[in-house]
This record gives sequence, C-alpha cells and structure tokens, in this order.
Amino acid sequence: MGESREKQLFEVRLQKLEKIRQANINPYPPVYHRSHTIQEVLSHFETYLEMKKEVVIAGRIKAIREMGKVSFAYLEDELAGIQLYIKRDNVGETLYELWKEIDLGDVIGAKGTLMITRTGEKTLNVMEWTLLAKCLRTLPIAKEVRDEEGNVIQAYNEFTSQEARYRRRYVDLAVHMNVREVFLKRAKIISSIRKFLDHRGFVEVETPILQPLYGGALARPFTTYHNELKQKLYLRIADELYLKRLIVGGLSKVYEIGKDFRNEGVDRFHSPEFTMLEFYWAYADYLDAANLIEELLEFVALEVLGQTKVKYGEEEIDFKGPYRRAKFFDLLQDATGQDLANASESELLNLFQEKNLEVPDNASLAKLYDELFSELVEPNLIQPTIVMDYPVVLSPLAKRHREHPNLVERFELIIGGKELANSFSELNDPFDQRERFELQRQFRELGDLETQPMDEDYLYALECGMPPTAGLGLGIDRLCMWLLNQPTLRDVVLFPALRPEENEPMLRQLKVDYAIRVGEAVREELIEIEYDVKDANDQLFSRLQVGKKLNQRSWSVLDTPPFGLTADAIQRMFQHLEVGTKVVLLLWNRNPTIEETKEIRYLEFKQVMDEDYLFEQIPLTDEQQERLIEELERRDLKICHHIGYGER
RNA sequence: GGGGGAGUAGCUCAGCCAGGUAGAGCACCGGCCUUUUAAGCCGUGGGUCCCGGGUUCGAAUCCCGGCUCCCUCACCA
Repeated sequence: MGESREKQLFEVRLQKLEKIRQANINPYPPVYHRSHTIQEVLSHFETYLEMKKEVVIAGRIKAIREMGKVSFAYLEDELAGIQLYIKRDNVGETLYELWKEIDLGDVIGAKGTLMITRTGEKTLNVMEWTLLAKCLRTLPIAKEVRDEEGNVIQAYNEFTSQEARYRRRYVDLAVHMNVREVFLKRAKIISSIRKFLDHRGFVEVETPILQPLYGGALARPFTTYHNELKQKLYLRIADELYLKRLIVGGLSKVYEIGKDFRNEGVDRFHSPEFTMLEFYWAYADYLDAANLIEELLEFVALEVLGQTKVKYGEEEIDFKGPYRRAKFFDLLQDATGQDLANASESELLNLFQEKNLEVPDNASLAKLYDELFSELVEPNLIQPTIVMDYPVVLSPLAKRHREHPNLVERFELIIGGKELANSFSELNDPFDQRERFELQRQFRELGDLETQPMDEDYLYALECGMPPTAGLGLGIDRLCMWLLNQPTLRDVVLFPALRPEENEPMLRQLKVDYAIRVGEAVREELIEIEYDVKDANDQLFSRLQVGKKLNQRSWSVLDTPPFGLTADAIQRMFQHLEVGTKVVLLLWNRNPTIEETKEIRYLEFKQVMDEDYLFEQIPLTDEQQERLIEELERRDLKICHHIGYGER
C-alpha cells in the first residue's frame, strides 16, 4: 500500500547513490577501522579535547542540520551518539559538495578532533568523512531532544507502530537505541548465567531439539517428520529427560540454555518458542536448588544492572536473596481459609463455586489444584517467592516428599505473579516413575491432551541408577522481562512470532468441502487434501479450519490451529466431535498466485501406531492433481474451490 | 474463541458522530544561511483513506463480510 511515495523517496536516494559513484567513490567500501566507539570518546572527552587527539568513529546519521557552508549532524553507534561538525573549510570543497548527497540513516565513518560548540555540546570537528553504506530506504527516525549527556528527553514522531516494529525489527533497532540496549542486556543476562554456573562447576551441554518422544513438561508439542529416517519427530517442549540421562551417565552437574517449543496460545507471557535454562545437579536436592537459584538471580541482577532492586511497572522487585519460602498448601489455606491437603474432588468443586471460579474441562484433581492456586495465590506473589511441596498428581517427574507421600519435593519460583522457575528433587525410583507414567496415560485416555507420554528408554536409564539429583528450569525470556522492565515477552525476543503479513490485498479463498465421518472411519480414510502454496517468502500462507456442517452452505467453525496444519491439530480437532458427525474441512488459501503456480500439494495420512497419524507433503504434478480430483468425484465429494472475492 | 481499541502520505496523527474535490507536522525536493540542535525562513511535490461487497446521484465517513495489530479474558509448563 501507498507505494508510490515510498518509491519516489527510494528513487531520490538511488540518484544520490549514482552521483556518489560518479565521483568515483565506492559507496559500499570493504572495511573501515574505528579507533573508538562513541561511548569511549565521550567518556574521555575532556582529555582527548585537551590532547587534540584524532579519533575515528562510525555509525548511522540520525540528524542533519545544514547551514550553508557548515553543517551539523548527529552520528550514533550501538550505544551512544555525538554531534558532528562539518565545515567546508575543514573537509574541503569536494567532500563538502558530496555531503549534500548524505541522507538520514546513512552509515558513515568520521575522522576528526573534539570540540565544544558555542551552546556547549560535545562535538566531533570532522576533518574527513567516508560513506560506509548508503541507506536507500527512509528510516522512521524521530526528532529528538537530548540533555547534555546525550540522553533522549523527548522524541517527536517516534516510530511506535508495534506491528511494524516487530515485523521489521532491524528498523526498530536501527532507530531506537533503547531497544538495542534491551537486547544487549539480554545477552549479558545470558552470559552472566553461564559465568555463574561455569564457576560453580556446571558443564554446558547440548541435547536434541528434534525428539522422537517429547517430555519433561506438560504441553502440546510441534510435530515434524524426517523423510530419510521415515520418523515422526517432535520439537522439544523441555530438555529435562535428556539432561537426566546425562546424570545417569555420570556427568554430575550439567546445564543447557536453549529453545523449547510449545504449540499453545500466544500472549505477553507465552511464546511458541522460548528460551529455557535447565540445570541438573547430582547428589543435591530441591532445597539446594532453591539456594542456588537465589544466588544465581542475585548475581545476574548485580552483574547486568549493578543492583538487585528492579522497577517493574508500578512495582519494585528485589532479587536479593533469601526469598520468601512458603508451602503450597499453606498458601492455599491462607487464600481459602481451608486446609485442602487431603481434600476430595467434591470439596474442591465446592470451593470453585464459592469463589465463583470456572471449573476447567476434564477436571482432574491435579487440574483443580493447579487452577485454584493460579487463580487465588499466584497473582499476589509479586516479590520473589519460593512455593514448596506440590501435590504429587501435578508432577509426574518429581520425587515424593521425604515426609509426606502425597506431596513432591518441588518448588516454583514466582515473581510478579508469574512462574519464573520450576524445580524438584528428581524422581530416580524407576518403579515409582513407571507408575506415574501409567497415571499420565490414564489422564490422556480421559481426554487430557497435555500429558507426559510413556518413555521406555528413560525408564531404562533410571533402571541403570540415577543418583539423587536436583533439577531446575527457568524461563529466560520472562527473567529478561522482569530485569529489563519490559511489558511483554515480544519486547525481549528479537523476532517474535506474528501471523504472516497480508501483503496481497486481493484475497482469494480456496474452499474444499470434504465430508468425512469421525471415529473409526477417520482411521480408514487415508487421503485428506490440502491446498498449499510454496512461496519463497512464507510457508505459513495456508490455514485450516474445521467446521461443523450445519447445512449446504453454512458451518460453524470449531477450531483453528494457529500455525498451519499438523497431524496433531487434526487429531485434536476430531476429539471435539461425536462419532458420526459430519465435518467440513475448509481449506483456505490466501495466496493469489495459486492458479499461476499450480503448486497444489496434498497430504497423505498414514497409520503409524494405533492412534497416531502422520503425513507427508507431496507436491502434485498436473496429472496427479487430476487424479486426485477424479478420486474425490468418485467418492461423491464436492469441490467448490472457488475463488470468489470474499465469497464465503 | 469472547469483549474492547486501532488501521488515512515514508513516520506521528487529524478528518468519520452529521456522506459532497484528501489534511497537518516531521521527512523528501528546490532556494538562502560558516557554531546549529525538534535549527530557521521561502517555495514545491507526495494518497489503493487495510481489503471486498452493499446503500447512495455521491462513501475515508453509513451498512455487511474479511484481514492484521494492540489490550483484555479464556486456554496454556
């Protein structure tokens, strides 16, 4: 949209680029060595000024103020900015003429000595400047008012569109020094965590991200498929089970910092991919882990911020240990006035009614506890709090409490009303572990989709003998939110997940009506179809909705998987439906080039295990495509793919 | 998925209630200016009003549908 103006601005800058080339200057030179960062120049300003020291700096032009035969500019590198003074008599006629071809956003290097202007601003008196990269696009550079230290006091016309900032983060970074600071500090947070753990004798390891079985947390996974191995794989939801295998193997202190993936909702505290720290510590228990995490967080806060007290919105959070410690059931009792440690399901349900809380679906005892706690207790725990001793049903991988068999030795660290870390004395008894897996299987059969699947190899590992071990997982992104006072996870993640951009205004919807029976029949129906378009820029164009067919032309939408079609998503959706229900798969394609490219694909479902499906994506040739259409017609399945504008 | 807000020039936004030739500032382009700083002064250019449909003589504005983002709730180790 609105491309003509953008194009004109682009053209203008191309012409300037051409003029520079005609002056026999390479606008993209191979290298430019700085003598100082701007921050270094500023911190030694008085000395260098007195010495008349020549400095060489580089960065992006953020402001230009031309005054005839003299010109001012503001040059910014990663952490600081300084004013440039460019005088024709200093840089010479040629360079001064060329200066007129410089735009906001250009990357230049400048050599000169320091000076202070009449109005008292620290300035580089430029003797020579060099274009390092022409900025051909208009960056949304705000006009800023700075104080004497160069801090921005006020900005006008600031680039604030959240969507645009996330989609083109490089522009956001180029234009906002404070955004750069956030990510530089994030890097420091992570490196100081490594520093701390390394000094304590922990060893950093890397475990598989593609896993044949997922586990270590209760969450829905992403699935993928390895063609060569003909194997269904999951993107890990946690590192836990592999790290504990290493403990079995005799590495006694290990940690991993890496991405985990959970196929669930997105909000300011949740992202489909996020960075997790997990450590495992043999011959220690969860109390040791609690002490360690206190020290770790205090260390990180001091290292990154120089203090333990952190502003977060209206609150002030203090990361200095020791943290408040409280027991799960004590906190619940404080909130409800009742001792719920041995409560029955009906007692808990009564409490839901009393407190006007919605009862979750598939309400197991575990879910009820979890729900009560996160509704009534968690939001009030602003300062770091270590919540200890959870009910055993909530924690399939934690060791039973040494004194209370219905509890586990587990704590969660809550900060700002949100979970930051989770830790327990690891369950190393293979018999108990097998029972817990069995229990999870039962929950799964009852319809709970977030259960820990049985992992025989893991049980085998435990049978080899795992020493008593403490383990802990910590959400790095959330830690960054708290430490850096950022309101959403997206502000501490460089490239957050967004829906694919609608860059083609003409929306064409492909629809395929395909009636199938749910239940037994689903397993027999091996062919499903999908329209997908291969697009160099975006694989996420196609989305799928399953609707319940009401009559010939209308349906109600039951579910929309957030990121395209997966076998899991299909399975999950079918679970909503009763046997015999007719459903319609509505396959949309928002890419208008589908007719031109004819790159329609279809999905082949294969029965792998009893209740498990997987699919391969196969691009169709024209011939195959015809065959598919024939096949559908033979089965009396109507294809009404077309392609109206906005037709529903 | 529910509720609320938003989408108009490269950027920040007004105009919409009450339909009548598309606006401002910054940025851009031309001119003046050898210590300016949201530089200033003079002049110019720039639009798929998110997309599609409807009502109307006439739609940025009213109606219907869709898309995206933000907030919030629900879901969510």
